[in-house]
Amino acid sequence: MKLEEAKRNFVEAWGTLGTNWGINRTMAQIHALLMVSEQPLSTDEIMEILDISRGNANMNTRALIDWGLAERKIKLGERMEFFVGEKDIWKVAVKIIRERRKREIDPLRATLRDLKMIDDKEDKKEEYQKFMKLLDDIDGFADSADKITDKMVLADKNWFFGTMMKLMIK
Amino acid sequence: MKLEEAKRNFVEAWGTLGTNWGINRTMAQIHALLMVSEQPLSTDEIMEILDISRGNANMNTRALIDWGLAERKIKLGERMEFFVGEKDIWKVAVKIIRERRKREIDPLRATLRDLKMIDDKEDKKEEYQKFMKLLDDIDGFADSADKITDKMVLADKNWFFGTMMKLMIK
DNA sequence: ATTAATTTTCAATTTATTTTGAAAGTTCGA
DNA sequence: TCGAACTTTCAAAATAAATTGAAAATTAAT
Repeated sequence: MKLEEAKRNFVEAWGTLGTNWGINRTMAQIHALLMVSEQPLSTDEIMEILDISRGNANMNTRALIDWGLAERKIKLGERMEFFVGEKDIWKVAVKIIRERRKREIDPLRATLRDLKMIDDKEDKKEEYQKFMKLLDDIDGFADSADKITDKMVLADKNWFFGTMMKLMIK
Repeated sequence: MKLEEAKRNFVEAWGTLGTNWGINRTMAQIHALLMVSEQPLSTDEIMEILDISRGNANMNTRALIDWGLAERKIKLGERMEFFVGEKDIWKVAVKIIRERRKREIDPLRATLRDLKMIDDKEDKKEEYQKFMKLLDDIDGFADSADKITDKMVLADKNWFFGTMMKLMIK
């Protein structure tokens, strides 16, 4: 396999993975493309390489910027914008975790809190308590997950996968 | 809010969360419904409560069974099948992790391994090395994630969120 | 063996998501 | 200030995913 071919396959594979993680295929592919590019790429280059429309390219580069997975790079003397991808896979993971938490876990926990406002405690005592326990368990689990990911978001990669992993895995 | 209302809201919220995690809405809703049910439920009851078709109910109860998130329960003297949901949120998390790993992470890692079979090492030496490093980084990250989730899959809930969390969070 | 009860399948439909592309908007140099 | 270069928007079209429902298959009682 040649390098260029391998890169193409990588872009495809990353796109497929993205789909499974709530990131649309194009967004993941652009990100992969930016990860394997030596140079910043323009919208036109992205359109050309991935064979997608301008609208699509524009929407998804902006989504990547929102997520912190890419940034704009202005080249002196060039009018056009160029894009650079975050290449540190640790940072990529941290940004995805942060974004998903904001969009999914936080709202879930808010919902759980609302659900605890049940006012027929006296009726169906046992059933009520079981449901309450389920809500508490879920919230407790989410809380632990939050704490782990907090650590990850704040920690340095080497600390996390060095020191901490040793504690865990040993 | 009344208990029944809270349960309905919970089923909805769980359904929404599911969508974000690659589990379709109905599957997540059935699972939520089984979690909050005191009794095993029949396909007809699930259809009735969630207002879905028989085909849909059947497909998704079976999917839940495949994932290990529900099981069939035969009632003596009853012809119909009933379903019981896994209610231990720790076990639920472990089963989802295991299933997603099987379907997504394992294939990705296999792809990464294939991509390493590049035969133009000599050309474009530096570019080749950078790409190789990216693949290694991703694989290393996936490996660490695997190890953490292995621990989770094997560990006891209390150990994991007791002992281990203390080590991590402190 | 018959048939009534129940489960499974799957083509057709519905719903949700993504993509296109052209028009509108913006920016900047001359 | 004009206009070319470039970016953004968004309604319509295309694609993908979930759902229906009725027919086929299976199961179990008589």
